[in-house]
Amino acid sequence: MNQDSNLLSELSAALPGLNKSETKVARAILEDPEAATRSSIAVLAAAAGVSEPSVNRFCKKFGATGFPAFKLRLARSLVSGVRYISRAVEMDDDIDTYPRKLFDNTITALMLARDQLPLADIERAVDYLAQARQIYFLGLGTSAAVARDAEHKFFRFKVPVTTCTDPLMHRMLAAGGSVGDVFFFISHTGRTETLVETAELVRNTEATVVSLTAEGSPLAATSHLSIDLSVAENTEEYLPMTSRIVQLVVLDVLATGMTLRRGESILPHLARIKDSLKSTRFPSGD
Amino acid sequence: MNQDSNLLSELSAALPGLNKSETKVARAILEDPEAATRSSIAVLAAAAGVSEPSVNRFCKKFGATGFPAFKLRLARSLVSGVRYISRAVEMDDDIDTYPRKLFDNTITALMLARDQLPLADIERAVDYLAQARQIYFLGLGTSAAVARDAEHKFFRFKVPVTTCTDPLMHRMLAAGGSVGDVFFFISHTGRTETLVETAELVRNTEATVVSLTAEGSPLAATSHLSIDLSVAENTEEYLPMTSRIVQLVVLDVLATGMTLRRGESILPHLARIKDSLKSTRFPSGD
DNA sequence: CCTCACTTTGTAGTTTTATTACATACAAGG
DNA sequence: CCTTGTATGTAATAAAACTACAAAGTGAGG
Repeated sequence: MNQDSNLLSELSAALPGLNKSETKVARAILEDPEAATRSSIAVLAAAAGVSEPSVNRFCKKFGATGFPAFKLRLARSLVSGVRYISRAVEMDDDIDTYPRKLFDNTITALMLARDQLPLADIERAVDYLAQARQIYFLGLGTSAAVARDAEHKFFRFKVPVTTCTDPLMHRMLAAGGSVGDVFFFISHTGRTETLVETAELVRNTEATVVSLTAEGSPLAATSHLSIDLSVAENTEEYLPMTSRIVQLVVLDVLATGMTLRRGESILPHLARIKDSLKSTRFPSGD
Repeated sequence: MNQDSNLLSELSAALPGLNKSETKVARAILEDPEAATRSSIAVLAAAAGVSEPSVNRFCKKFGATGFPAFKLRLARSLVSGVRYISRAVEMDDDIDTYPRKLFDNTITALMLARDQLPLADIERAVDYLAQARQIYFLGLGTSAAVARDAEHKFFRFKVPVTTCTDPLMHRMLAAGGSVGDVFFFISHTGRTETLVETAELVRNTEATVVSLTAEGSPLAATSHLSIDLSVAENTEEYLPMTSRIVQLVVLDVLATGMTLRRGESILPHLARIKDSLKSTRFPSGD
């Protein structure tokens, strides 16, 4: 999609169409790209067995203004190669290792999600939420905590918000859906039977079904609008981790979209809500 | 500190300890890191309003052999595409802008937190949790959702876990604390009066108080052990966002630490819990 | 199989860029 | 007010990259 699509694969793809000295240069770079980024043009030329201008011409051929610019691109694609490798925690990891891995995996998941965010769907979801007379956030298990968090955000917009983690309550709420109600389902898999059934119940009413779930899942199919996330939860992990974080940030996005939709006028209201907590706290220095 | 950790966060972390010209250089780089990678040392020096050798010294200070090497490192840190200067959402941002800002802010907060994680305290917290006979996760407001999430993780370790969001219940639970009970408090500010009072009640018992909160807060002071986070929630934001994400990931770290402490033997148990959900779901392709 | 046109590659010189050595200015402590 | 050490800039030097040009190679037409 963008210009930093891997330079290394571009090089090896172009390899057959290159002439003698260009091939030598490409080989030298592909052999040890890491070293190439550290080398001067003279060193790389020597390693490839060609002259310096040959290396320079090579760089220009691949769209760089010169050798230094080429090295910069190379350095970038080296990182992006490692970028998507999420490293699983091993049983013998120590305290210096596993916290870092967990943070890195989460960060990577957020970057991936950010780059493939379904912006159009998000905008439509904001439309629905902004016009809602009542919002229900429904989720089970880990997603229940996400739903609870969403409730804590959206009630600030003067909209009645209900969260509920009891599947029987879900059904009763669903059955009572009417025009202006938005049922917002949260599910990583989108395959939880009771949740999908609840969504179907809602579809029999006048209410709207929006969901934050996996692409192509039964829940997505049952919804008026689905915000598709394809966060690969590392299958070796036994604890749900990254998926809910992405869900939470998407809900932040929706809440922010809602704020922007409401315009400046909502800001004093939000400020009042924030201030209302002051008296419950010990005074702080700042 | 760490060499492959984001150079940009390293720069802004070091910012307070830098002298005049170094600060100018750091600012110039942070202002537009992308441009910095394209500039020659002369251009950057001019942009920062310092001499070329000052820029060079700056680069060496941050572990590079010289300016070109520094640019290379900078380019690598930029790959993530995260604008380090966390940009607040403006009222006239459109759909192409604000979701990205929110994701970037969250990612930045996680990177910062990762680089200043109090590992020793985390390890001690794992000790406490691993030995607990009963764990209570207590939080109010946004942190209530975090507590709920923690409950969903820790019950898997065959430890009785209780979450509760009612301050009166908190007090009653606190009063009944005994040896082997761990009260885990979650609070972004660490200044919520009722929470601090509950923690004090616990301190009158034999139970242990652990908290995940702000450094130097009353709650931290009341705890046997405090995991200090200093996540600067953007003050212009009216919705709590990044702080709870960091809290959640730290809880992931604690849960993982617990898994590792328990050793291989816990894995089949975790797998069984995961499998127990299978029958509640529509079958999937994978 | 030679020659001409064209492409590829290298050499040497030029320019740009980065680094080093040194000098001056500035600040803190006596 | 001087001394000592640090911070910063100037100017010279060294390194790296680039350009122009020349030589060597390649291949098609005669």
